[in-house]
Amino acid sequence: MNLQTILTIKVKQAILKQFTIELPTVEFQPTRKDFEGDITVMVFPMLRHIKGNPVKIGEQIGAFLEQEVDAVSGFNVIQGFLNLVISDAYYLNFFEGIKNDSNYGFAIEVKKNAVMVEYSSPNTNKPLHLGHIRNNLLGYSVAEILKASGRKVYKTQIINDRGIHICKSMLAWQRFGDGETPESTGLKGDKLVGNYYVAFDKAYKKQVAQKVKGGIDPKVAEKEAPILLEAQEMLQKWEAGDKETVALWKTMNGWVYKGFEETYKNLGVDFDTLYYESDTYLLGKDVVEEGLQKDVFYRRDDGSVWIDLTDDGLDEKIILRSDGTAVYMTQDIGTAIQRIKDRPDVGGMVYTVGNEQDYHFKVLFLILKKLGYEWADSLYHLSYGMVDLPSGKMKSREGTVVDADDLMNDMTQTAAEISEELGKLEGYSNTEKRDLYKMIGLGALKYYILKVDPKKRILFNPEESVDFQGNTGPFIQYTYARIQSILRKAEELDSLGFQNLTGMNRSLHPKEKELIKQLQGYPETIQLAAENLSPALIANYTYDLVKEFNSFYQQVSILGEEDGQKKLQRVALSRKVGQVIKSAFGLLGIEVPDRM
RNA sequence: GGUCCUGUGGCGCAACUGGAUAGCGCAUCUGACUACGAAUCAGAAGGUUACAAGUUCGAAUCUUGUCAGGAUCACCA
Repeated sequence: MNLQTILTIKVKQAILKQFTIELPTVEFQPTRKDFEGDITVMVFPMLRHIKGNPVKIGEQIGAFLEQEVDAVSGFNVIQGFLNLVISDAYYLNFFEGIKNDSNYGFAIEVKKNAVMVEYSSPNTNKPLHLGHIRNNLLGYSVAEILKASGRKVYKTQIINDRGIHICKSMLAWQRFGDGETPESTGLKGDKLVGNYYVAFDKAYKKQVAQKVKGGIDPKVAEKEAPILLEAQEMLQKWEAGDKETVALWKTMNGWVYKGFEETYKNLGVDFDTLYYESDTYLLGKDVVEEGLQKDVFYRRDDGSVWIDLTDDGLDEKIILRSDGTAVYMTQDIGTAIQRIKDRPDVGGMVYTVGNEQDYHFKVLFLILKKLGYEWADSLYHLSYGMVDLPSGKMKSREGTVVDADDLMNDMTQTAAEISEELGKLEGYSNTEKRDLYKMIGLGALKYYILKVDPKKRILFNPEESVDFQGNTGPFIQYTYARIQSILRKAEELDSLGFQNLTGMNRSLHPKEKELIKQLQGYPETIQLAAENLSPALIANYTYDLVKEFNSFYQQVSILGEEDGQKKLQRVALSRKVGQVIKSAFGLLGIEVPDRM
């Protein structure tokens, strides 16, 4: 039983005994640094149930706790705050308990329902960019956090491999490609295909401009540009299964997949199951019938099918076009149901999709609920803000994007420059160095993105490189490396036999106590991060821990400590902090180095 | 126009979900490498939490209104 649970029981007892009143809840918070104590009991909320002076009540509770709970070694009351001093022995004992727990912080019990986390889900007509990076990092991290919190997780993505967008690239390649392949050009497949997407847009704009010049209304011109009509024709041919079209489609998608694979590998993300839109785009049509029967949907005179959500504060939404073809919503309904069929243990889903689709998901979830699927209550839209550039939105067609591969390379390059300058890597081979630079560069990038609340939009300025100092990934990696350095030295000492010391009846340095308190918060931070689908909470926690450790490191001698017992415990504490850093960063998808 | 999200020192972010004197990093200024790694640490300066009312013992957090930025409201995806 953890301390807070014990204290809750005891506080309730105290109140029951002294006021014969049953308190429903007791609120705690860590004692602020400016006051003496470790844990604070909030007295104010109790005043709703007990009449009296908060200071007096606090003192009565405090006295009772000091008497009854071993861990409480003192208290003071300031206004409505009862600050409890917790004994060093308690913290030492707590630390002994977690010291050798290599899985510390992770939930032991696995919860019943698995959860499917969808992220990435790119279109296959262009390379991944910074926006996808945010999506990927968030999705991957949330999946890892959910696992740590005790959920079974399936990572998935739906690859948008069909549609007008890929046809545009295909057409442009046919037209201007001259038989180019990734092999012949040395270009990454996704880049090559992306170039033709841009080429299409250029040709298209030219045609539109010409038409407008010839006196045609711009809106009409946009719809009637020959090249666009051809692309639409191509899409129809694809849907009809035209051999040649499908073959080209397969080839070009194949190039893209190979390119994506490389990017994902570099980024360090992975998936358990893949869905392809070309397999799922027809799903959901049969559900329309079901919805009509249940009177959730209705049919209009022209044959189109709708749902009326005005009673829920939304509007009317189309489910099926009058020509009987599906819209995006139809697919999403069908795909969601399909996923549950494929994985019956799944009880919920997380969709990592930008906030521009907030409304779409609101509607989707509501529809599934109205259709009567009980898992509809466990669907979450992990909505995140756009990554914008100082110049505005990123647009692939206009080439104003920060390319994912380029960015990762730049980050690695910057890390290399800084490392070379500091020159601490004697004895490292070139490959070791390269791996390390990548680890640090990506650490900086990932932390930079993940430490921000997902909801907020990010303004990314490529001119100002991501920091490597202060509240950054490399700062935390550095601390980890430093700890490893201590441990290497401690090992040498181990051989002298000092590890046989035992006993823990000693006082803690205030910095040690703070560190243990910080460590204590890891499991609940994981749970909180899982509930809120927020890697930012893990990032912030890790930063606080590391800051605390660096302060400890500065003020307290570890290997220089003469008392063998203390030295041993400080080494153990450092090791534990290192483990938690590694574990927490693992949840963010960031690696940590032994040296840097 | 309707709906949703965001607004915290110059800049970038926190604040344990309603608690104490709003924390941290960059940038600026001051100190600390013959100390376990200075990608570090210690300190200074910098705030009417966009604005205004309200709710209560207590508001950055909840309510309402205003302002600013963003998103969204297609038989597009």
